[in-house]
Amino acid sequence: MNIKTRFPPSPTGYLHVGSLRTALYNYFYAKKHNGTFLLRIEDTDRERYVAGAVESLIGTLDRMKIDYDEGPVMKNGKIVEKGGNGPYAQSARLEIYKKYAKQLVDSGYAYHCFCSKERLSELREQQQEIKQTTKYDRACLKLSSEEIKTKLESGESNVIRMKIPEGKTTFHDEIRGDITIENQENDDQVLLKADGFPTYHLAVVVDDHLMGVTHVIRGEEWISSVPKHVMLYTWFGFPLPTFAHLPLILNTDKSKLSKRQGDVAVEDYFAKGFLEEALENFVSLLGYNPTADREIYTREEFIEHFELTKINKSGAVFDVNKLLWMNGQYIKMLSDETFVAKVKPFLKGEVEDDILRRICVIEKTRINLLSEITTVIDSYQSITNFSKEMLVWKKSDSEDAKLQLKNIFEFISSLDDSVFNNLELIEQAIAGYIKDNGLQNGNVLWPLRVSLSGAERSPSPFELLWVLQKQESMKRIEHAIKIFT
RNA sequence: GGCCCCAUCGUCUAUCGGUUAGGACAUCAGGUUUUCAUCCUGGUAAGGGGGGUUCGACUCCCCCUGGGGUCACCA
Repeated sequence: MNIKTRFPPSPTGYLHVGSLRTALYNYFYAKKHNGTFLLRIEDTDRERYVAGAVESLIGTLDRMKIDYDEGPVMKNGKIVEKGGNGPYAQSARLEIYKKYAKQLVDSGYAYHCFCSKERLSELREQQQEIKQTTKYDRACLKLSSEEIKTKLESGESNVIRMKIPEGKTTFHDEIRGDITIENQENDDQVLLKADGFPTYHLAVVVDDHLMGVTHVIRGEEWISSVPKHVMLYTWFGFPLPTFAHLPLILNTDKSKLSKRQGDVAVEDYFAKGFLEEALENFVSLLGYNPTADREIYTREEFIEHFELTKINKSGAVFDVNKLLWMNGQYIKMLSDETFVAKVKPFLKGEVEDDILRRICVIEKTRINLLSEITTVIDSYQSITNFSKEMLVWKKSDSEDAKLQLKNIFEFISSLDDSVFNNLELIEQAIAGYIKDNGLQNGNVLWPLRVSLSGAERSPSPFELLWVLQKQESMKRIEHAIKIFT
C-alpha cells in the first residue's frame, strides 16, 4: 500500500509547537514508508481569517525543512499548488463539500436545519440549566418535505446537520487500540454552515478520501469526534484510513499547552534564538524515543526508528529547561562560520566581522540561546565599574595584585601586535611569562582577567586579550592599576 | 456534570511477567580551571491506592483515586 499522510493546519498566523510535532510525525511516517506527505490548508472558518497566514505558515515549514509532496508552496512570492489532488485550500473546494453534503441529505443521513443561532444558544442554556447534555433537539427534523422545500426556495438561511443514528461506534487507534463511543454522545453535527463553508468534520473526511490519505495522525483532542468521521466514511462508502491520535503537549501544570502559559509558536522560539534542529529534536522526543540511549538524534534517525505503536499514550509536559540544554548542545555542534551567521540577525549594532568571529568562538560553549549574543557583546564593549577588592585573588593580597598588574602590563606592552591575532600564541606567551618568573597562575591571571572583563566571572584572560586586542587591553589594565592609587 | 483518554524519578523517557527499575534535563556533591562556562565523576529522586490472575507483577484484569481532553454554524 502506498502510504500517504497529511498535515492540515488552520492558518492562524503562527505554527503551534504541538502542530509542529504533528507535522513532524506525519512527515517521519511518510518518509519511513516511502510514502507521500501533503499540506492542506483548513481555512473554513472565515471569522478566523488572518491575512498572510498561509504565506507565513509555508515560510515556517520551509525554515523547519519540512517539505511536502503536495500542497501550496511559494513561488516568486506567490502561492502556487503542487500535486494532482488540489485545490489544497479548503476555501477553494466549497463546491465539492456542497455536493457531498447534498448527497447525504438525499440519502437521508443528513438534514437541513433552519434554526437560528439565537434559538440554538437559548436551547443550550436551557439544557445546561437542567444539567442535560447540550444537544440539538432535532426540531427541524420534524419539518415536512413541503415545508423544507418552501423554506429552501425562499432562500431561508440553513445548515446541513448529520442525523446521528442510534447505536455505538467503535474505531481502532494505532496508539490506543479500540475505542467505543455511544452514538448518543454525539450531537447532530453541522456539516455545512449557513455561509456555504463546511465544518471541519465534513471537510476532513471528504478531503482525506479524495486526496488519498491513508493515515490520519493528529492530536488527541480529536478522539471524541472520530465516531462522526467514521459515520461519514461509512455513509459515503469511503474506506477508513488508519487513525493515530498523538498525546497532547502540556503546560507545566499539565493542561493543554496554551499561549497564556508561555510561548507556543515556533516563530517565537526562533525569535528567542532557538535553532530549528534543536526544536525538531526536542519536540520529536515529546512522545517517543527512538533508541532510549541518548537524546540527540538526526532527522534520519527519527525517520528510521519511527513507529506509531511506539508513541506514548500520556501527555508530555513541555520543559523549556531541557530545550535550552538541547539548544546549547546544538550550538556547540555548529561550525564557527555557521554560528557566526546564525548569530548575526540578533546583533543590535555593528560588530567588526573578525571580532565577532572571535567572540563567537569563545561564547559557543557559554550560551544556550543565539539571542544571548547581544548581552555578551555588550560585556566586551563596555566594562562595569569594579572595586579594587575584586581585583585581588582569594589566595593573594592587594599589594601583590597591584604589582602583578604592573608587571603584566609591561610584559604585554612588549608583545608584538601579531601575537594578539592568535589565541594559542597569547596563551603561550602569558604562560611562559608566569613560568619564567616563577609565579602562580592565580596571582597573575585573576587580576588580569578582572581588569579586562570587569567581572568576577568571565572568559579567560587569554580569550579576552584575543578579542580586545593590545590597545584596548592595555587601556583596561592601566585603568585597573589606577584603582589602587 | 456526561462521555472518552491517560497514570514509572520534579520533567522527558526505557523496561512489552523474573532488572540492584536504566538514560537524559533539572538538582546536589566532587574533579579539571585564575573565575565562570564547557567537560568528567558520583549522589538524591519513580512504578497513586486497593483487589485479583500468576510460582512471580511496574508490566495482564477489575475497582477507586488523580490528571487531561471533549461536549460550537472553531479547527
